[in-house]
Amino acid sequence: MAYTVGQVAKVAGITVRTLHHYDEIGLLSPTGRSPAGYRRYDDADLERLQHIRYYRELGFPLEEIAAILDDPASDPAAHLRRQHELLTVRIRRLQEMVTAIEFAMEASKLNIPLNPQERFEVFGDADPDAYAEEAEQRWGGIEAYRESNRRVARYTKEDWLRIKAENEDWGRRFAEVMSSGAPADSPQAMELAEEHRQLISRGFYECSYEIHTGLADMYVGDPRFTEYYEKIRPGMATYLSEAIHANAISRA
Amino acid sequence: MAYTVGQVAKVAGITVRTLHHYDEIGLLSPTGRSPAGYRRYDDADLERLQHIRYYRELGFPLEEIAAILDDPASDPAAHLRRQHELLTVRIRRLQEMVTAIEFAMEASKLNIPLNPQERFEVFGDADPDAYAEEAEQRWGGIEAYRESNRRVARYTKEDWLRIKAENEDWGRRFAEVMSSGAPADSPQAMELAEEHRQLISRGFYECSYEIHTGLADMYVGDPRFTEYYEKIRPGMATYLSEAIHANAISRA
DNA sequence: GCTCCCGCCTGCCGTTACGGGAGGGTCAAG
DNA sequence: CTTGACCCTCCCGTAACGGCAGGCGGGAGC
Repeated sequence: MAYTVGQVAKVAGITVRTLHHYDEIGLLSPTGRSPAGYRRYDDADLERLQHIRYYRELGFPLEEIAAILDDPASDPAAHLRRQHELLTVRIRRLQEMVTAIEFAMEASKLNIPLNPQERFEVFGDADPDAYAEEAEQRWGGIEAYRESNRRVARYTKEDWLRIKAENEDWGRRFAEVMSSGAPADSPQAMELAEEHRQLISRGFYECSYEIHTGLADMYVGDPRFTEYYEKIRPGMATYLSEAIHANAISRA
Repeated sequence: MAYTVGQVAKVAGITVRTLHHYDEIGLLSPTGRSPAGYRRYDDADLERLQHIRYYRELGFPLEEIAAILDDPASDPAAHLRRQHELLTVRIRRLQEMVTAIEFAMEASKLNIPLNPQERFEVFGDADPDAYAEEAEQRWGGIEAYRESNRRVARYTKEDWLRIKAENEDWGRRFAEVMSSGAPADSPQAMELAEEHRQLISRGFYECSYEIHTGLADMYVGDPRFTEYYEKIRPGMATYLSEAIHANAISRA
């Protein structure tokens, strides 16, 4: 039940230097020392470190973490509750950022300019003065970037042109279906709605039916997107939106 | 189409000082200057700043962001794709942390000790050497903490004892239902399963049916949780698990 | 008992990404 | 023509470690 700095560092995924630092500032001082002066951490220290790690991940400065953890009014269970709450809030926020990216991606694909608010609303609006954020450097910085690079791969100019061409080809065929007089929930329209979804999935990101219907709503809700489709063929924005919804329902 | 530092800072949710800093290190130099030397940002600068903000949120160091953005091989759309990918990875990770917290909470509630790996597996295992993380300080640090405090509220010792008492009372009544011979998918058992879920929701965190069935699986899968329920009454872990699943299905 | 090598110790200086002034010009409104 | 809000350029400070130097400790093998 007693651990050395190295063991603790390894299991907790931090460096020995960090543990030294926490000891220096009194955030986490090991319960005991060996005769030779070696730090000895016990299970209670580990539990404290666990809370420290979670609060750190949530962006709390060390000083504040010390204050929170040393507050006699809140027990370990209270910290877990709070961490749970803060994590879910944070997940919601990241999901909003994902939606914002999807929005920006659609705009970029259709050459629709964004105004400043739209570029940053996900950052600024949450709080009157929400500032920058930092994150871990190994994992978030290099590794995940490489990983992302492997999977997203490099798009050459030709790839990009090909995507645009596919998109235009799809537009022509969709316009044809409209002209044929088939309703938006006809098999032909739904088939092309599905193809639209798969074009996004192959070219950009995994586009679930939920995301897809979100885009559909955007096409009728945002005049700039509406205009893009209306230019291809009048009535297309609404028609496409209905086809996407019909397709999503039929596949569920 | 031209903006001053102050306007950019406001809309992007950062400080003027930060923009000065980005200019100093050459990460984001405004396209032009006014006769008096005032920085003038245009829409292209804003787009670059948008990417900077997302990459920062994802934890990239500024130097690396500069390298990524100045890489001629990747266009704006490529950045959006990468950001989308990285964000979803990150959300998945946070969701794993949420699950880990729920696990720790159950363990804490039932007085089950955790071993070191369980305390930190969510941190260490993702990458051979994943290190610490920082986040924004206003939003994540003080404000959100206050917010969390308002909602989660303070639990006194009495609250804590009351929760334990309610939990034990529930255990007794659940054991009675078992003794009555009613099957696990009987209305009585399901009713108490629902009550179990609501106890968690009131006492700890919003416990969805999905989370609840996750806990149910844990009760039969993890011997320590199994033992806890088996001690109340033999067969209770399995019986409870089935009741929870039955209840979740019937409410869906 | 001696030797290695690995792990631990305590300084101490370096770095990143800004925060926060000081001291001084600028610009539009009244 | 002043006044308040904004802008400029230094410049020093800070948080949370990274990383190394220089030096002990300890147990595994000879």
